[in-house]
Formats: sequence, structure tokens, C-alpha cells
Amino acid sequence: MPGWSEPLTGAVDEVAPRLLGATLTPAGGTVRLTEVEAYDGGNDPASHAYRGRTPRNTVMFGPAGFLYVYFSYGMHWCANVVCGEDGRASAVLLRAGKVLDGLDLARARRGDRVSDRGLARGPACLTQALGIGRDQDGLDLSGHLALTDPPNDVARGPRVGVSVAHDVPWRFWLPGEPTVSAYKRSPRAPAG
DNA sequence: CTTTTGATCGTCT
DNA sequence: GACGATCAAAAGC
Repeated sequence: MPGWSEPLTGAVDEVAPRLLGATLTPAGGTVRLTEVEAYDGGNDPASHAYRGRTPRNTVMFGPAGFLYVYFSYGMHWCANVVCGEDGRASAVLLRAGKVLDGLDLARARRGDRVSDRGLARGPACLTQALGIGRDQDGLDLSGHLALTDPPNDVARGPRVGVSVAHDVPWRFWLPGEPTVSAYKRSPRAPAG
């Protein structure tokens, strides 16, 4: 029995756009993914797996179809779908989505001042809206992630926030979606 | 809309 | 000890 996650086992830059349009329901509340970023395991200097396996990134080295969650900037959680072959440690960062279900739940977790389109706009906003945290690191996504038909229109460009590998256009999003986060280069990126 | 800046701490060197 | 795969508020257009 090939796992449900078989479509996640190709090259990560081909897998990432397949996640656009998918629905995710990890801990109450559902989001439709509108923006993702690919990280190519040990080959990618921007990847958390670039310098090998550590306690934090262990989940990345496991099979596809699991959630890799990490703590960022001392206050945020960010979530990835582990992709690629077992041991390759590729992953796709979930950058933004549109809340389809559990609007009240998402608003309660994010705060009343946030607009509907802003609820899951940005990787840390998305995890907060969905209730993703430490407990979801290593979560088996079967039953939580539903892939859809490939979107017919996908935009791509440089990744947000990374200070290396700017030439790699591995951010993918659904054009025209108001839930897609604004592009910001890393403050530490080389001037240009 | 844009730019700037402070918050805050786990992780790895 | 330095550095983030970030965010929100504040201030200027």
C-alpha cells in the first residue's frame, strides 16, 4: 500500500506547488494553503537540515507526510510538511492560508483586531490560527492534510526571510490571493 | 501603502 | 555568545 503521501515524495520544488490549495486541519480549524516555500534538505544552505541532523530537525529526516514544527525568534512557531525521500530531509514551509472553517476559533487564537484575510497570513500567523505548537511537531498528517487537484495557476519567486540562496525561486503562491503574505527580504541579506 | 524598530529565547558554534 | 525560514506597532507617504 503506497502511503497517502506518495505525491509528496518527488523533488521538493515540484512537490511544494502541489500543496497549494490543499486543506489542513491539524488541531481544530481548517485552512486552504495559499503560499508555501521549499527547502531541499542537506543540499540547501537555507534549510535547517543543511548542517545535518540535530535534536530540533529530527522529524525532517523521517518519512514524508509528517509535520516539522520549530520555535522561531523566541516567540513564534512555524510549520513544515516533510517531503521527499526518507532521509533526504526536505520540507515545505507553510507560509499562508485562507481560513475555511473554525473562523471563531482562529479569531479567538489570533485576536479580535485581526482581519479575516490576516488570520493565517504569514507562517507564524498560520500556526497560531490553527493552534499548532510544540505538541504538533512530528504529527502524522494523514487525516489532517487533504491534497487537491493541482492548481492551474501558480506564481513563484525568491523565498522570504532567508539570508542565503537568494537566486533560488522556491516560494510558491496562488496569484491574486489576498491571504498571501507580503514579500520581505531578510534584514541580513546582502545589500543589492 | 512603505520603512523602521523592539520583542524574546532556543539552537548551534 | 550570536543569530535567526517573524510579527506588530509606529510613523511617514
